[in-house]
Amino acid sequence: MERQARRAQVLRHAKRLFARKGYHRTNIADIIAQARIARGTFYLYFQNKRDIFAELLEQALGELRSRIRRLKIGPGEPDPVEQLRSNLKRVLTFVLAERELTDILLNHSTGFDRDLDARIHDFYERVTDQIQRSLDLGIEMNLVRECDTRPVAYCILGGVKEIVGQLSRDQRRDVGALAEEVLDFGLRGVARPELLEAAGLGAATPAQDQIFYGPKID
Amino acid sequence: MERQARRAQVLRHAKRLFARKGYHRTNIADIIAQARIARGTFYLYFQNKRDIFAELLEQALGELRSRIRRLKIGPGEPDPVEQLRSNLKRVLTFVLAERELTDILLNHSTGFDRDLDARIHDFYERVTDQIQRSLDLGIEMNLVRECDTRPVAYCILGGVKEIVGQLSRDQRRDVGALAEEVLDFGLRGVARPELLEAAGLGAATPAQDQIFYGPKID
Amino acid sequence: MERQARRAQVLRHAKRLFARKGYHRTNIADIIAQARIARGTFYLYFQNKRDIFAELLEQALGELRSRIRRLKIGPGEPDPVEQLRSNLKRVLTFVLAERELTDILLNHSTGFDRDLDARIHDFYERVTDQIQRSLDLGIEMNLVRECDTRPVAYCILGGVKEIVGQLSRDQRRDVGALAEEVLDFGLRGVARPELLEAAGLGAATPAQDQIFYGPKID
Amino acid sequence: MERQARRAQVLRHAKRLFARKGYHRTNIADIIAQARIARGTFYLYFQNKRDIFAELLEQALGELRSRIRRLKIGPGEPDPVEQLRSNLKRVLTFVLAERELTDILLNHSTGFDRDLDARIHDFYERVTDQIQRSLDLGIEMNLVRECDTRPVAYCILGGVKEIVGQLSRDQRRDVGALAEEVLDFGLRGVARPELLEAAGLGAATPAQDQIFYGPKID
DNA sequence: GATGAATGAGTCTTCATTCAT
DNA sequence: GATGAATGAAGACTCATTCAT
Repeated sequence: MERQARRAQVLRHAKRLFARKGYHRTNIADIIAQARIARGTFYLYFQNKRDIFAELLEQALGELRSRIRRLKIGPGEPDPVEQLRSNLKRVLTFVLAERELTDILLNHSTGFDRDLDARIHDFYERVTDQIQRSLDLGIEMNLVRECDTRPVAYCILGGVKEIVGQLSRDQRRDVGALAEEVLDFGLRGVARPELLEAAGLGAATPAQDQIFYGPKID
Repeated sequence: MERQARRAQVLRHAKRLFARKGYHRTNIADIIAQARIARGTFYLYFQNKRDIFAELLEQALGELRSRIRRLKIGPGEPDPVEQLRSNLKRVLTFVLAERELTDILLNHSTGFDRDLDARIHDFYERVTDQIQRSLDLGIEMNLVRECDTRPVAYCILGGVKEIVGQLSRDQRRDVGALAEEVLDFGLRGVARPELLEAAGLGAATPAQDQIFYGPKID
Repeated sequence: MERQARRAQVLRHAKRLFARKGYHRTNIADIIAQARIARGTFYLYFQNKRDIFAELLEQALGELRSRIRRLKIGPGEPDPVEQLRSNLKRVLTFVLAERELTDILLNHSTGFDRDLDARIHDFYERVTDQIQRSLDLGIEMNLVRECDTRPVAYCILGGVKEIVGQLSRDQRRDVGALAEEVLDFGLRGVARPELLEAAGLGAATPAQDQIFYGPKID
Repeated sequence: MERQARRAQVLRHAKRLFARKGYHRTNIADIIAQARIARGTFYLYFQNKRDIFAELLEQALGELRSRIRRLKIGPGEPDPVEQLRSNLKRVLTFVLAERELTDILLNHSTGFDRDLDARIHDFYERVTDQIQRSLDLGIEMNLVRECDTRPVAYCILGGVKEIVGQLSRDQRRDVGALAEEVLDFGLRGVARPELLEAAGLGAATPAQDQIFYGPKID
């Protein structure tokens, strides 16, 4: 078999196993049994167990990076919200196409080793940076309300991550509808706008009587 | 009570180690060295390594459960938003008080084994259920805009989780301010309300020309 | 069993196996089978296979070092040749007492790794230095004939090493007689002195007609 | 002849690697990488790894055998000491020409397997036999002093081996001078002859007052 | 002849758990 | 209750050798 094909074959099986059982409960023995290759063959294509895992993780991160495009503002560029929608859809579509990579990234890549932890952390920091910069620009352009953009960026990131996790568990969800819901939430929040308005729009503290809604975390 | 003190001592050291290095990179040897007990002594207090980890995890979940209170609506009850704020603050205060438990729950409890995974999944599902029920009620009471409440609930959950993770990394953040920012975001989103209004409030698809900001996830 | 006793037990068996089969053909499995201990027990006492080997080697070197004493010249000190004889006898006695350590040092410690090679090389260099210094002093005191003392020191070292190797193979040899023979050879060479004398004592090149014996290396 | 050239090429590279790193740390992978041949090709020319090593060892032994010539005594034959000198010089010249083979024989051929060990042991036994027979003859002819010729033969062998090892490490030494020094040492020992004489030539135990010199092995 | 992908036996090492004292 | 020596299953990785192309 050609080198690349064999490599891909092993990666495919390893991906499934890592997604299903995580790193530590997946043995080389498991992988080579699934891939129907000999023990030594594995080490012909990958330095060690960590390596193949890191490669899968990098696949996930790389694919996500390519699907999250920087917003472009200018004449001839699509509506920014449309661009957001496209980013979201591309990410959610990835989840459907690569559920296993998503699982690996979301559920099995944590507290692993310095290097891998840093890679993932960096990825998320970068995404957060992009979100924050967008918010800052939006504020400058009078489109986004004044706020502390860093924590808000984290909220947005977290929301998308959670949605991604859910979609990965229940793949029957409609990507378009999900994206719309997330966008709406991010833009408008959950409160009925007329209530907020009634309560005074500029209020930094919207804790007025009629507005008692929001996350009922109990 | 001597027994309980000894147990607590071991738990304390195990907590620190698990938080720092995760489950797999923490050895029984590490724990007993830190706790200055003999190997056999460890097994007098805990069935096995998984058990002590599960106990710490349960500590985290239990503490969080107790800090997330069901919203109460009625005369004499505090403002619901105030209740949300309190919930959030209690959770964030827990992160400051028990950074290590937070780390264990957030970064080291994933893809572990069927049972533990289920326990964590259940916890989050329950929290999500509470959020969703609150949203549903809010819609009923005309306080929350119409939306698909399940994904929105996940967004809210995710946002809080991410904020919790960040706070655990950078503990100098002010809990009150953070809570406020999260509340605001959840209630109002990021868009300047007058723009949304101008764009037509009822529009399910707010992708009008003027509204082009939002999370610039690129 | 007490720590030291158990350690000694493992060392004893490992010593026998290393001496018999060398490092590479000796497995941990062999050692623990001989010592009748579990696999893990081995690693309770030794870091790894190399370690236990290094320790045995160090035992050999240390023992030899302590048996090779610096010559002391002065009133009240024993005759220097007697001191030489004692050194030799102590070394040869060590070979009889610790045939296995001798085998390890002589036959199985070569080309191992940087560190171990260096340790052995250093040992021999130090011994050579001692021999050479003695020769230099002897020349100064008009007791040793003029010669290039470095190569001569190597010849002496090599001779002793070879004798040691032989004694280790055939332990029935009498240590006293062997020591005497080696001493005689080192002091007088093999030529009959009157022939050398006849041939001219000072001749640096003793290649005269009558002197045609010596190492018949063919 | 193409075949022979290829074989020689592989042998050359293997020789360098074995000399540098020894048998066990040299992989087939190393050899074929150096020789720029495929893995399978190696096994077209050599049965296995041990074989190529054995062949190199045999090269060394064979070359040495041919360079160590039996002393010939008789009219028309060169001075026996001259013959010894020639033998020595041929051996030392071999060390310079084939440092790597020398290293393999001296440092990496020990404790290998039954067969190879035996081959090397036989070689040295034969050399020792030759030396011993020469000594015996010398005694018969009243040229060599009475002694136990076996251990003396070993001393001589050992001395030469050590010199060979040193020359292999430091190749700048002058072969002629080295040979002379070794010859002198073997013939005359280190003691000043007049002291030995004064002490009584025939004394088996030369440990008299004035003769207190010799190898100061401390 | 040449190639190099594939093989799998062999080895070291780790570490949670047990149990006699 | 406390100890810590002993256990052995489990798992990662290496590397000489084979064989289909």
